[in-house]
Amino acid sequence: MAQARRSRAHMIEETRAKLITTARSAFAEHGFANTSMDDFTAAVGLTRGALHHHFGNKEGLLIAVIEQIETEVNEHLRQVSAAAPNRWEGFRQRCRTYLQLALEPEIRRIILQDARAVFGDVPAAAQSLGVAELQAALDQLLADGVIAALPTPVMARMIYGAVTEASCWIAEPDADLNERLHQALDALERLLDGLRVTGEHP
Amino acid sequence: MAQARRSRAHMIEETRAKLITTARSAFAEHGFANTSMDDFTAAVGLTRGALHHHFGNKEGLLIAVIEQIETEVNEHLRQVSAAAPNRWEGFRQRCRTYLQLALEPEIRRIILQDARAVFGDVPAAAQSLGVAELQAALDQLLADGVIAALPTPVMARMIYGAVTEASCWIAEPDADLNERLHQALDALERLLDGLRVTGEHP
DNA sequence: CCATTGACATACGGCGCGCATGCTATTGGC
DNA sequence: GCCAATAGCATGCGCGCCGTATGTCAATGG
Repeated sequence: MAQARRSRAHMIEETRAKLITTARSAFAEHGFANTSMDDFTAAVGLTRGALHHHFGNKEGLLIAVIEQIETEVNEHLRQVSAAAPNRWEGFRQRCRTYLQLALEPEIRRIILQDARAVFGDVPAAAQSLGVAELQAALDQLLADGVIAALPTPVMARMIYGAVTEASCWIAEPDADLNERLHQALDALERLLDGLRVTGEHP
Repeated sequence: MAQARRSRAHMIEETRAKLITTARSAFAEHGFANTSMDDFTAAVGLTRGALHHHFGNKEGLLIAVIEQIETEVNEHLRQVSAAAPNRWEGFRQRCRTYLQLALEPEIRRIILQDARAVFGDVPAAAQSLGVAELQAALDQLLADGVIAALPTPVMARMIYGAVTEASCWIAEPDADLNERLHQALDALERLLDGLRVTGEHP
């Protein structure tokens, strides 16, 4: 039958991708714990057997979903950072973009809520890449003399915490999103600006 | 039989308290999801019937546990804050103490991990009290002219996020806790100090 | 002293997951 | 071009866990 479409490997990749993207929206909508693997796999036209084969178990699927999201987020952040005119602006825009990306329900629910629940420490399990790049940016700024001395590993984590928490605050039900977004960006500005060497506020 | 001990109401309070404290350690040790209510209630010498009667369901028990922890934490923070010589020091010590309290496995696991998983937004559901007091402290500092203008609601949440995230970082496995604690407190110092009005660093 | 309330146990039902097993089709060596 | 081998996926079993309806017994108060 002319191999259906392509080689077998392609079909498999398609299946995996379909499973991941479907899981991604299912997790985002109902949450990880409230998503039945029976129902979910049925929605893709498969059964739990396929799930078990490709990802081992439910957690394995979650990991795959997280990795996909992480990859996209980091790619986006890298672009934003690279497009900035200087390192400070790159760092600043990275933080601001992070905050806005975390407004996506998908990211808040899967990364900030469910992943944390299952693996305890999100940054250690998944978000490590984002935090690591944040730290790298801080290291650069430190070397450039833009910011005063500080332990960059913690500071990266603290900024990550501040930004994600702010996103959760913005997205609270019955809130004026735009108004809150502006306030959050303002507050972020104040936090980051406090890190720069004193007397240099161009 | 002289009414066993005291009035019936007392016995009931004892039962409730026993359930809560036992659940507290069980959740802290195995996590909320991994704690079987059959096993747990049996450990107290009861059955799930009692659990249902007093707390409705598993989530109700978690809420009770959270409330107890929150109360203790806030009381502790209030004392620390009140003991400080001035408002800035009170605020500063509150943040520092928060960071150290979050090192307690019980708090990290139940408040920062499980509660978030079940209720989504922790601060909105439980930690609101702590964040609210943080915001109140910021409002005071703002009125006193100690810190420059900023939207205190978000800033309180961001500080909360930074502090809790730092605690998770400190408590990562195979880490030098003391070393990391010092670095975290250093970074926190830098973050908070950046909020003060420029030029006033006594 | 009795009716009522409330604290708790018991029991039933359902769901959701892990895992072992079985089927089928594709693949690669000869 | 055929045949074992492998891999993708389905099916079925068993268990644990939770919600809830119902039952029981003791305490309370009028």
